[in-house]
Amino acid sequence: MHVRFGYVAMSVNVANASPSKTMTATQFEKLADREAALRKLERLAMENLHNTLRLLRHNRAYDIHVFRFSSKLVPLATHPITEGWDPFPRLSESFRELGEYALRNGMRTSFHPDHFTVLTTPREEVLRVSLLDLAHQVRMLEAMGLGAESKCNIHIGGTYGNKETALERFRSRFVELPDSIRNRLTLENDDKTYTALETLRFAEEIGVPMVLDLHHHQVNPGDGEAAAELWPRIQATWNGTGLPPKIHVSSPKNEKDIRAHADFVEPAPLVSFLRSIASQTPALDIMIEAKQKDSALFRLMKDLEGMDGFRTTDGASVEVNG
DNA sequence: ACCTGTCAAGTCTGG
DNA sequence: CCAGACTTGACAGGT
Repeated sequence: MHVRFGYVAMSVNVANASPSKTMTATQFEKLADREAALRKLERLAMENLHNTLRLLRHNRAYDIHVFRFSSKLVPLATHPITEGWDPFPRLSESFRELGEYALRNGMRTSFHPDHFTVLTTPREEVLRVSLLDLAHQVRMLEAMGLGAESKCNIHIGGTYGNKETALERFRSRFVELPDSIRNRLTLENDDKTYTALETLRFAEEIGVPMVLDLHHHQVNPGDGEAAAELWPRIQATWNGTGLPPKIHVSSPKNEKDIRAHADFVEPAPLVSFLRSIASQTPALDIMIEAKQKDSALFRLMKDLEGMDGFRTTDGASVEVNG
């Protein structure tokens, strides 16, 4: 099994390379000249895109082929305060350059809209802005020239006292989505509400790939099905996408705060999971969600080096014996 | 240079 | 019906 590792949005090793620089709505409002304020937002966005390109160059240098873009590349993009603003014309060259670099170097990229994006919500206004946000993220991927292999990964959402009616709302909204958005979605089990099994069943039903988060499964295991038991079905949700399945990996911050992410990744649980699925899984991509970002990735690679059945193939991937 | 409170956004719980 | 917790990087405004 060939396993590639990646990390989320920003590096702790590349200095001054934030991809999420922003301006508060209050500051935006204070500027008397709205056009000048919008130009300032565009300059911030351009910096974010430039810094993201620097991160991709860093990734290439360290053989990292899996990466999640910051969801805040364009500040205040869908905020009501910027209503009527279209940032894309002035950013098209920066977006294009970024996507071209990712494509040329065989990088798997994605977005993960924040937890404000909820398709189960009973509130019309929340749904409206959720769809707006999804559309914005898809438009960024399109501006980068990236195809449907670049996904937008979301959680199912809340329950509002009744999981079945919540899922019903998700279903009816899902089928109404434009193809351009629907084809990009993946579903991830969360740490409180929808377990891995529930997410899997729903992903199978509506026909989207599922991203398994091992840490979420650990803190929200449902009836305790082992991740490895669910794996064949989870893997099957990726059939026909042309992509290896993807999982998220992180470790609890401490015993008291088990949901929060630790600085680094504890290798043991991951190693045992990988060993148990290696024989049935040709390829896998792993997103590391740790506070120390790419440093956590580098440390994990060191930890895996020389482990029984593991062979490091480059700076950010390993071969695991089945 | 460094510190602290605040920030667009949702949901859930408890009062 | 409302306040607070959850969570997070970065701003804003202060020393």
